[in-house]
Amino acid sequence: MASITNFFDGEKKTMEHHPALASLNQEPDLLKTVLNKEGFRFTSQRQKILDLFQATPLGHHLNAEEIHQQLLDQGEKISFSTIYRALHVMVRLGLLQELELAEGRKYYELNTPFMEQHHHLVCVHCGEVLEFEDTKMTQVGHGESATRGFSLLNCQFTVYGICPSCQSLLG
Amino acid sequence: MASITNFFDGEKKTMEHHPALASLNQEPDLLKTVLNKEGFRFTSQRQKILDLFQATPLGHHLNAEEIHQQLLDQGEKISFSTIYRALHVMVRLGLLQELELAEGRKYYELNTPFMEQHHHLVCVHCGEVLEFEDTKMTQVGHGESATRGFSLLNCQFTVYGICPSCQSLLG
DNA sequence: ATGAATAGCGAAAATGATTTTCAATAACCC
DNA sequence: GGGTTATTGAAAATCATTTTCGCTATTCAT
Ligand SMILES: [Mn+2]
Ligand SMILES: [Mn+2]
Ligand SMILES: [Zn+2]
Ligand SMILES: [Zn+2]
Repeated sequence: MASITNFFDGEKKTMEHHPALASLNQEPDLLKTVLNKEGFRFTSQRQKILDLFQATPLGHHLNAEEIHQQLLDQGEKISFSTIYRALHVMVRLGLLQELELAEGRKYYELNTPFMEQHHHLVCVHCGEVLEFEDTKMTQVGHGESATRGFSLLNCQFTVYGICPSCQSLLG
Repeated sequence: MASITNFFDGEKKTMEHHPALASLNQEPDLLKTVLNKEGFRFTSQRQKILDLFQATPLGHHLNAEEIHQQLLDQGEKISFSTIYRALHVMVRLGLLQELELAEGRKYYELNTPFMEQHHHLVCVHCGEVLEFEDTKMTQVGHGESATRGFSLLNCQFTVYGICPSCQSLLG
């Protein structure tokens, strides 16, 4: 079965804080280390995609299309197949989070430490996305999965509504 | 922009308890009333789809494919375009909830009164879905959308993990 | 370093859920 | 009943994502 959170269920990183994340900025070839540890190879394409996420403002979420376009804009040509493959690998390694915000496409952002997990408020009209934190969410997620004996991978709380400016537009 | 929760943002029912839901079973042609009130027409196809949801055990979620198959099984031929159109209309009327449980397809279930809103725990390996209730979720959803001036349509809390039996299978 | 083994790349084709098109039909309203 | 038009089914179109395949680049042992 395909999955929202990974493509190789058996060995997915759990919802812990990935030790790589803290130092991804400092260590220049940490990506190589993380990849090789799991048998993946380091490539310039993967580095460029990760760099792009690190250059993306907090609270912004990227999809494959945007990644492709932004890399084009900075003169890097890369194929969609490579982008999709890199995204899967980086989700699998716990470097990225995959999000189902709305409409038929997936969005990605740098993964954040477990206790700083955040959630999303989406305007279904204009697509604006606001982030918020609430530890009650993660507590409930932990509690429920523990109760049922599930090993927790990820919780997503998504609130859909209409933002103030769209409300006035729509009367 | 397309939307998880509806296809015609401006007039979507809000997250209140839809008055139709309580009595959908009793009133035989309540569906007609609800449809006509919004300018839609009553059709036997829409009735059959709603009937199917009412005959579906609680906690089970249907996608377009399953709806098509189940209707075929009971001798009803219906096209996918009609199924998709009916699902959109019924979400729009607040009769159904649209869910993003996992993998690239949408699931539907009868909409439930606001305060009985439930959430989902999904095994990413076998696809099993468990439901749970927690009023903290809806409170946080209300609170966040109020704070930001959003009009709330819907909240979904989805917890992804691996169920006990898949854990033992996977070692 | 060098070379063998193979993971990863790009381009193009394939997939698969959903949407759209369009002519025929059936609901609605007078 | 009859005109208007929303809805239907079948087929074609969309569109994000995945797969295929021949070629290249990374890894790792020599
Ligand atoms: Mn985010
Ligand atoms: Mn449910
Ligand atoms: Zn908006
Ligand atoms: Zn399972």
